[in-house]
Amino acid sequence: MKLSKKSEYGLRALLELTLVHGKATLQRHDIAARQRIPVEFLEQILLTLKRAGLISSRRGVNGGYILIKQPNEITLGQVIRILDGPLAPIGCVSKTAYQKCSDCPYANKARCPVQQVMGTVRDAIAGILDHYSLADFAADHPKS
Amino acid sequence: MKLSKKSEYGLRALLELTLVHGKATLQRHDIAARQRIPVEFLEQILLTLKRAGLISSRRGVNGGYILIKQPNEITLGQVIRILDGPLAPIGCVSKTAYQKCSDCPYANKARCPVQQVMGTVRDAIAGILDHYSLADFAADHPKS
DNA sequence: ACTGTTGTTGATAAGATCACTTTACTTTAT
DNA sequence: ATAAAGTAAAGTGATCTTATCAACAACAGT
Repeated sequence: MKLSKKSEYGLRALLELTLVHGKATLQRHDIAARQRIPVEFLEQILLTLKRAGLISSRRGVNGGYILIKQPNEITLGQVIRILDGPLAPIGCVSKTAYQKCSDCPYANKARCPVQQVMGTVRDAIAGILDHYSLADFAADHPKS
Repeated sequence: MKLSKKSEYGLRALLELTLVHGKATLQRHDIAARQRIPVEFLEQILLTLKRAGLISSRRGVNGGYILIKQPNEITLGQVIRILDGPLAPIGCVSKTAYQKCSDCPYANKARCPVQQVMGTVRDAIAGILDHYSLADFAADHPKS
């Protein structure tokens, strides 16, 4: 039930971008320094987030990264799904990326006890992470 | 946020043992066949559960495995912690196996926004899995 | 005591994932 | 033109997952 470093770093990076949203751009090494993330790994993460349409970048002198959505439009759930895949503990209870468990001895979905519990766990996790936006996230942040 | 196969198989195996609890013992190949688990992997899992004191085994002809606790005394949370480690998404919010994040830029725990959200996620997951016992689990099972 | 069944242990290994690192290329402002 | 900055792909070592295999130990029933 672990969150990967990738997602954690991604969330921290987006937090920094949210804090300067509308005011400035941030370069990768700024983000890396403020959140103590290895720069090269961060690059990979930012690239993924860019492909997903959450941020955009500008090259050259005075370049950097910016959010291209409003902070209250991006939920932590979305970010984690982009970086880590589905929130569900097992594939057969994922709503965004369902896949049936080939080896499950219960032909009918409703009959599998594991699936039932994990379904409620999924709903609990998604209920929190899909209703928590970057804006909420930044609001929890101590003022520098 | 994934549950490992190990935990999933472990839960399925314990489910079978719960279904025959007080009535019979089950041999490893019985459990493996009923839940379609590779026998050798299952053995490893059963051994871990045995060391943790949830089950015991008997050798020789007519041997097998049995639960040595009452099904309502074993929660799914306990089982997953034994097989997969802490339920918390990140180490710094685990209550059973806390470890501080060395690289976190926020010296004070209360100030880290990631930690705050993940703390609520942990509580939600634990709230479900620590209040759901093998007995509840078996009650959801379709009668053969 | 023997025999067959079962449990225990340890070694091994393919494959995936994680957390980066390296290298090379492209774009932009001046 | 050039230096600063971002883009992109490939590679790497460590660890984890998911097993598989073989050898050995223990036990029950005859």
